[in-house]
Amino acid sequence: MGRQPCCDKLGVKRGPWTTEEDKKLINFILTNGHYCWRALPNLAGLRRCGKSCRLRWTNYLRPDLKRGLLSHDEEQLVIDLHAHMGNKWSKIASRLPGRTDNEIKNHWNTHIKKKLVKMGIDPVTHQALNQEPNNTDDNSMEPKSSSTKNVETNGITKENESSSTVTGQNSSMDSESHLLSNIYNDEQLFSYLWSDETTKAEETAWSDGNYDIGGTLYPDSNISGGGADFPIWPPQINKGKNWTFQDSCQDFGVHDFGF
DNA sequence: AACACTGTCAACCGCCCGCGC
DNA sequence: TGCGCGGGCGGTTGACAGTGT
Repeated sequence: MGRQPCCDKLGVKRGPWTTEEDKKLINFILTNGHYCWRALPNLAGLRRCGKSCRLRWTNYLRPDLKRGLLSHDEEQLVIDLHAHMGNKWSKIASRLPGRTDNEIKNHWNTHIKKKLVKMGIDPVTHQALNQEPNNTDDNSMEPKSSSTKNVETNGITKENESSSTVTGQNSSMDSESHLLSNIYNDEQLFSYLWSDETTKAEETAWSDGNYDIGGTLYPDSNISGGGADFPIWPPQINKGKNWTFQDSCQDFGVHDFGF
């Protein structure tokens, strides 16, 4: 009963990827793209299942990935989006260029969820928890009105410069208050997010057929956010573009693999 | 120094969905 | 229209790192 496994598990390697395997995968996709994940492992000489290859690529090897923790703004955006979408991680990820659904999901479960609970917010419903605030040290975390000063840029609520020096995993009350205030004041944000029209920011980013992520230009073909099908098929599509796989690799360390 | 506990995140699993036949 | 296949998604697991005792 049940569905057939996605691949013959016999002889299929599992567990952490080695540098050698990463090399092979990158090399293959660089040369051929990934028109068929199922066939890719054999063609690339990998003893992995296609799913595993896809996951490895989308969640770790893709050149357009941002590395490191989510920024403050990204975190806010995730919270806002989650309030409206629920656990639609891929959709949420599609709104955060360079972030994967897996990454966001992990961050939600390990950081944001706890933060919201601590603030007295149900991470599922995004409503204030019914229970009495049992924390005596931060009972100031009740949802504030829109007193928090936010600056909206391109429809996305951003914090004022005063907090721009926040570093690392901000556990400060200011940060949490800020998050909270944004949850309750995100109408403008969502008019932007749900707009079917291309925003000016996007227009700019996608102009000239390239997609600008962190100052790096990527071709617009097949980029679709978090679950982006980044590699190009056929590879020649890159002709004439000022982007190369190797260029992008340099931004996130794939050169470690020898590219 | 050694052990226990906790946190993080890469990777896997199984179901769902869309597409082609 | 129904079926099978492949890709995608969300939930979960487990290994490892970090921290506390």
